[in-house]
Amino acid sequence: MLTDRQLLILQVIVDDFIRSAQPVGSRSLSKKEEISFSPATIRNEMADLEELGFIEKTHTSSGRIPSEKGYRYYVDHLLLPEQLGHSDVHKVKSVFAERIYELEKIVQRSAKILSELTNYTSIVLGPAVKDNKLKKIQIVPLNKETAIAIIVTDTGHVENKIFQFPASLDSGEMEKLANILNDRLAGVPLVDLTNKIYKEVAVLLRLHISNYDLMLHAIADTLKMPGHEKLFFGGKTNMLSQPDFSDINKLRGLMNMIEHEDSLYKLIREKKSGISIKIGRENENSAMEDCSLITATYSIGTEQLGTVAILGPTRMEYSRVISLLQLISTDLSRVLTDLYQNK
Amino acid sequence: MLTDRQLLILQVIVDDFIRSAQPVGSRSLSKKEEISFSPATIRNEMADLEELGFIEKTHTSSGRIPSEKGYRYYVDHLLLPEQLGHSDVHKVKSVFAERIYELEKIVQRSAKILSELTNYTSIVLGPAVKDNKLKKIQIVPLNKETAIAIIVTDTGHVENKIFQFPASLDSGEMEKLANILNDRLAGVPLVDLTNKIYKEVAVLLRLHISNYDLMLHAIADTLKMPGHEKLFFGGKTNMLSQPDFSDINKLRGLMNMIEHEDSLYKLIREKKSGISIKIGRENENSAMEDCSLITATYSIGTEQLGTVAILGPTRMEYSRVISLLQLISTDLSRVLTDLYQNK
DNA sequence: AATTAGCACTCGTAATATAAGAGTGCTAAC
DNA sequence: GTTAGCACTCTTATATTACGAGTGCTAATT
Repeated sequence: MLTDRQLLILQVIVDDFIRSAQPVGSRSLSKKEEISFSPATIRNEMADLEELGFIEKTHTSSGRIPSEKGYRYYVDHLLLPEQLGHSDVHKVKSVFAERIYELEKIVQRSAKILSELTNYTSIVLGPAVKDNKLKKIQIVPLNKETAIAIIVTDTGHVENKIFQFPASLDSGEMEKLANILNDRLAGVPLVDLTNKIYKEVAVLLRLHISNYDLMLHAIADTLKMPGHEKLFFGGKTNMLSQPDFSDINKLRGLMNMIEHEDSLYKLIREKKSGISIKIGRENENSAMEDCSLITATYSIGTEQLGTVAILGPTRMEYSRVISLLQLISTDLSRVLTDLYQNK
Repeated sequence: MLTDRQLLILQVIVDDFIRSAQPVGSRSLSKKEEISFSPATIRNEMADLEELGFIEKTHTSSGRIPSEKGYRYYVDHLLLPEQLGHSDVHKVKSVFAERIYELEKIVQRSAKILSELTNYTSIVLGPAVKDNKLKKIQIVPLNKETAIAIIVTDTGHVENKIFQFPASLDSGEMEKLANILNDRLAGVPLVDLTNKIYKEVAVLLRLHISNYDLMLHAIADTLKMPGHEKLFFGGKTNMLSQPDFSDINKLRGLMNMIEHEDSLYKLIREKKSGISIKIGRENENSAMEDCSLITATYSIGTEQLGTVAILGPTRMEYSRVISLLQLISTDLSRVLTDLYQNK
């Protein structure tokens, strides 16, 4: 178990390193207000902390920097929640002050403001639409063999897809088709659509529509869900300004990972509600060895919807980022709940 | 005027530098197949070429690199069109082989393949939708004060916007409204919608709809055009691997510009049809001092639609990039024309 | 027993010198 | 007009040195 003094020293080392990005030496530590003992004492304590794995040296006679374990301990036990400044709070609130009704736009804006306030990269996993319920299907013929199918969900999300149909189908039939679909599918969660189409709609189509099987597949294919929710980014290039990434190769790895969204998506989806912090290799992604990822979830009512995340160097301002994420995720949830809950 | 020998030397210098990114010396030049005179002769010619501003030294005794003027001359007079390899052509064709009907998806794919084939950054300015003609407006009520307006154009482009309306409006009126709009606005280019609404639709609304002025503005606002067409990117981070951008500050400037799309948009929009090449400072953008931008336009039928562009270092493979852009822009035009021309 | 002063030692960084090599410009010979 | 030859320049790499920040250990102090 760590002594109080060791905790204090660990805390100050982490704080200082987060601020300066420079290894922290015993002499500079001893000059801090909160520290009242000599460099020699500090050196002894630091030697112990190093032995325990909380801090490391960059070379034999350098100052110390926090290890991953050190950050982990700091985050778990030493973090004091940062009181956000007025101007920060104000900026966040301003995102939600304006009356915007597009869910996507709100989310996009949140990502932007987060990256601006932190100088890190922000990632927002868009609202899960698979549980949205179908409000309406519209079919608009473009020409005699092509039509566009538009589906609207109860949260106002719109998707569309162009499909081909047999020229033999006349406009009357097309209308009938739309009616059947709306009749049978309204209120069904998007994720269940395919199933329902084959089970219930197929029979009806057979009765009323010529070329029934061709259409059936066209429809089912058209209403298939997109692979996964969209990711929104803010400050994609902010990492270029972090001294931790002055090495262009590290940078390349990181930026590549950010651009090829799949692995990020894996890291971010399906978080339990609340704040989650992954430090360095805890992310199990070699490009993120020197990064930490902090995520928070947002929801409409009690239904968890998506995730807000900040990607920064392991040397990130944990306290501030956590406060900001907390603020924005609750605000986001509140606004979205207000907008879409009671319909 | 340049002598044939000077032209030859200039050409070989540019070619070699494009390949190697290293200043080219007289000795290595003299070893090339196409060159049959001694290093000393070459040095004399190079001194002349330098005096004329076509090449420069990086320091007193270095080999030469092309100047902007050199690149310009190379591009204008010395470029031999590259015969694309089978595999390149095949890859491009494969983008269009699959039957895709979403315009955006085709464009997106084109951007991706371009960046993969060049290792530069590709930018595609999406199809201009402002001249698309309105096919259909749909209004789907979400709850008693919110509805979503969906417009479909003749090319299958879909836009939607959520708007609020007075709770006093009943569903019958809403339907009437949709009918009026479709009746009056079908076939109207999107860009003229606002105008038409105030001039022609307003009168009708007054007759049939309660709360007519509130609705009028809601509608007009909803149908307002988005600021500008979307930009699609491929290989945003490819510049990280270009040796020309080993300097992290240059890189930062460039990446920032790419991320804040406005200035790029300015550089790309409203190109005359055909290929355009801007070298270095010709782009009039400080972040692009060491970049060249090559653009090509694509169209549906005779109507110019958008732009395909490659952003690379000034030391870019002009010949190859031009061939690729030509290939992809004509293919793109052909496919889009096939899809949307004869409706 | 805990703390601290003192000191030798390590290592990184920056400055300086040196050598090698690539390339040039010029002159004189071909 | 072309080219061989050569002195010169400048970059790059490597080694040398000096310096300073920081350490670990020991012995003295509290």
